[in-house]
Amino acid sequence: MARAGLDTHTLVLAAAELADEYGMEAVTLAALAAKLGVRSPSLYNHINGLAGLRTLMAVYGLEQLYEVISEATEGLSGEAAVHAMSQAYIGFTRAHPGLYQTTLKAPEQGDTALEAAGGKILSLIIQVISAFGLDEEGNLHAVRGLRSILHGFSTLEHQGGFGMPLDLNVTLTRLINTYIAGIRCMGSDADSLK
Amino acid sequence: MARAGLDTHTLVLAAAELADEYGMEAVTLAALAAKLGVRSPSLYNHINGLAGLRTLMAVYGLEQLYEVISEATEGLSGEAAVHAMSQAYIGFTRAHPGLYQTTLKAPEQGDTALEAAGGKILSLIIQVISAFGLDEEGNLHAVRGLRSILHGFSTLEHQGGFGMPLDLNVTLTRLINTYIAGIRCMGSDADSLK
DNA sequence: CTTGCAAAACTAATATCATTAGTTTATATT
DNA sequence: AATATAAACTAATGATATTAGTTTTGCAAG
Repeated sequence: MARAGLDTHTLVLAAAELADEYGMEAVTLAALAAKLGVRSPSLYNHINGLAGLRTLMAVYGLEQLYEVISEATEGLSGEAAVHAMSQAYIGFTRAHPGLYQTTLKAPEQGDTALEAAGGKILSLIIQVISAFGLDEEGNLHAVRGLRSILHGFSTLEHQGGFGMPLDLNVTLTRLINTYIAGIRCMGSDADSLK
Repeated sequence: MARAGLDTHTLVLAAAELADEYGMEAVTLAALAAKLGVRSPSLYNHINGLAGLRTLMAVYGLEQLYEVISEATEGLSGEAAVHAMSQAYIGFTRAHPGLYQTTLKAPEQGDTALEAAGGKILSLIIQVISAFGLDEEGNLHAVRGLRSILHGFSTLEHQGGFGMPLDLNVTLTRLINTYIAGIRCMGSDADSLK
């Protein structure tokens, strides 16, 4: 029984590969153990069961997502930053559909690592959005809007929800353009129901 | 062994209740059988296993969603219709989070019932969006955009992804207003990257 | 009213999971 | 070199879905 030399991070990386290649439903401890050449119970030396693994994957996914979008927006601001961030975000969800899915896990009460990873992304989006000159509350609403757009687009794209034969990149670019134009045109009376 | 008198629709309804009350991960054949007072294998007389049940739930969910949004938009058009549809859509996801989740299942090749149910919703949204005077392709992109917004918002709302203490209904109204304003302001040059 | 049949329920069995308990052994530390 | 810690293991349990085969119900045809 030669030691396999596993550690937590190795497990998370291997699980992320499984998730991206075969989908999250294929991420079982049995499959992960097989991939790593050990027996399932051995994994418990490094992770807190399947639930713990999923949380670690979520944190890892958020960190990776942050890396990608922060690098993409470096040195940019305004519209260019929003577009760059959006492209990077969707690029990530395309490259890592399984890992991205884990990041949507609702954080348990007091899960500081997960909250921190999510918070960094939130701060970055706020910073990008704040270039449009809304008030503080307006910024927060606009950030929620952008996140909704990006998450919604990626989900529908990934599960083939867009049946129509129409270029998806064009849809994304138009969607972001439209949203930015809306922010610009509405100014501060965004609440009014017309 | 008195006959329970089950049928497919009863199973789907009961499964939807489980999904909405306890989440989709709680929808197991074991739990469903217990709720209905039979043994798990008995369910196979009415459904094609768990996978078949999920497909039926997806179709049922899409039909319910269509009912809700088509009723909400009846007699309305333009902005009012978009807002009414959005409110109805989000109202449905709030009232039936579990059932809504099943509707996101990627349709298998040749799953005509699921495709039909999705198609009706798509047609309705296209009809509402077409009031804004875009060309045919523009309409389709705009529909994708609205669906992204609504799905993204509902997902993030449901799993608590909006950490900030800010009224969610305000966010939704502003988001829709912003999107509509964007469509109005951009007109047909939505593709341009600046 | 009886007979028979199809369908709906059942029991029993299998395979796959996750998880826990307890054991062995490799590696690092003293 | 001795020991302790931790990483791997085996064995066992309980939940799940699913299949095969059996019983029985309820209806329908004679």
